[in-house]
Amino acid sequence: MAKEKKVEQITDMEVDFAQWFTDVCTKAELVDYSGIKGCFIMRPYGYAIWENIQQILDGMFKRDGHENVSMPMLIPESLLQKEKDHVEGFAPECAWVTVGGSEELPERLCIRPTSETLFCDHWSHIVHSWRDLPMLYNQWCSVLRWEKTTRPFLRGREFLWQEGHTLHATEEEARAETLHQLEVYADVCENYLAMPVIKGNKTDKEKFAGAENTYTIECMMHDKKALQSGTSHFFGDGFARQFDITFTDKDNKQKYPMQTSWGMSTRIIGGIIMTHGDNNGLVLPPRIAPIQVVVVPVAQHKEGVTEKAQALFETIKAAGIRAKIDLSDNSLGWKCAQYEMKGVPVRVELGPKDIENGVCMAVRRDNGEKISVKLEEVTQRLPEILDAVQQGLYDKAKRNLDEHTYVAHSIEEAKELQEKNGGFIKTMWCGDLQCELDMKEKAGMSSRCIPFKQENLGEVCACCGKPAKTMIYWGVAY
RNA sequence: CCGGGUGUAGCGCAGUUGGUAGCGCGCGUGGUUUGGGACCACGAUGCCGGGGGUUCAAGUCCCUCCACUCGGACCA
Repeated sequence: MAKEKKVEQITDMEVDFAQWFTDVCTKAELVDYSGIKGCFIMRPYGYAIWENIQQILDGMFKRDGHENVSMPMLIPESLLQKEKDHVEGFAPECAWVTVGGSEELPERLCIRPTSETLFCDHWSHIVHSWRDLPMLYNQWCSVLRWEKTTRPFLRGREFLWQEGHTLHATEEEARAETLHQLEVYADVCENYLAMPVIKGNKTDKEKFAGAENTYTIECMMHDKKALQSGTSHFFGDGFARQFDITFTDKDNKQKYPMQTSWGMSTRIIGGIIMTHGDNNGLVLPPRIAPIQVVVVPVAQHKEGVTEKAQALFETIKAAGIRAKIDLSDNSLGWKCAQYEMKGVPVRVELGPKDIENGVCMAVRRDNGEKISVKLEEVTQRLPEILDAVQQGLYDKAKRNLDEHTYVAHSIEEAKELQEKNGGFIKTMWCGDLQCELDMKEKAGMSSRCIPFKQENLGEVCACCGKPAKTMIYWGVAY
């Protein structure tokens, strides 16, 4: 039967990827627009995804000894200006509060675009001794950056995130923390969000404002563009010096502590959508899906169907699976389409024939496979099927990443590969800013990262021909 | 910020040389249905994005904001 889609139609991703993305965001009821540009409403279904990610990350942070705190939303201008590189990086996108009630403020207040300066100011008051270190803080909050172009999840003016901020007695410890948090992000991406990552260093050009080193995990989206999915920064003692944070070390000497910060935002939800989604809508990895299994009764008006479906739902729920049952009087077809749109990993159908045979039908969202499951085995089989979906999504994304990563030995070759295939281009690089600018200018790509996992692709820089220092990934970024 | 497109009912849209608002879907009620986006009947729904102007008269023409969207540039 020809599937005539009448309602909630979404644009095919091959036709217009950007429009497909926007359609999925709104039709799957993840977000709605507010009246303010770049300020999005996260609807319950979208927010539930964030809550699941939040819970996973928060557990890991706490496991590793971090504590949650809450900083003010407003930053006095004088505080923001203490670190030169930092203020230069963020000034263009700051929003300011200048009036309180009817009074003009003596000093304008920045609505936080990030909170390094607030943490530093606080620490300068409370850190005195090596015994006070390390400070392992994190906060869950929203920040504001006055972006020019905005899109749901990918680029909002206000967005939710977590920002971890830590202070250490030694550089070694701070560097270890920075790298460890990057591993935490990679772990969450790969093992919970089914998104394979490339871990590495940002170049000086792409570094966070005020950082000595910035580490990143880069993911590849369905359209072969790159999404920076989490970052971790090592600051050295730069901020500490500007904010006069000192401690007396074991050797009775005054020292500046070493600092890190790291963040992951709701942008990652955009990444999930663009990594796993298809032309029927959202596809969610089971581990973060608000609804893992939806039970839809078939011919529910028939004697006993609703009761049996309800009992099945209770059984599934009792097994610890996030489940939902749809007893509305919408048609079966409508329900199927609806939960596919919303990316529910597994749909369980139960109709009169199934009841007769003592089975139900489990349908995988990722590949459409229909699996007949004996009713007495659902609590054992459904978790297996959910795991299979999780793995299937990861494998598919990994294949996309691997199959669209290329090697080039010149800018021309890199440009050709990018134009023809998209994706990541690996080259050797001399480390000069000018070569980075040339690649951007001539091939339209920015450096994504200098991967930890290095390969020797040759002896010379693909851009200038001078001796190469490292292998680097290039790509078109979100 | 620059360039293109758009804004009329919850959603998708029509609305002629200016003449006072329409269609489909959805929504509500009742009924018939149900193994992939069902059907019948009745019903409700409009600051025509905001403000200003031209005109006897503006959804329609002009100015100006705002928002959405697609490209650039910039940034997570």
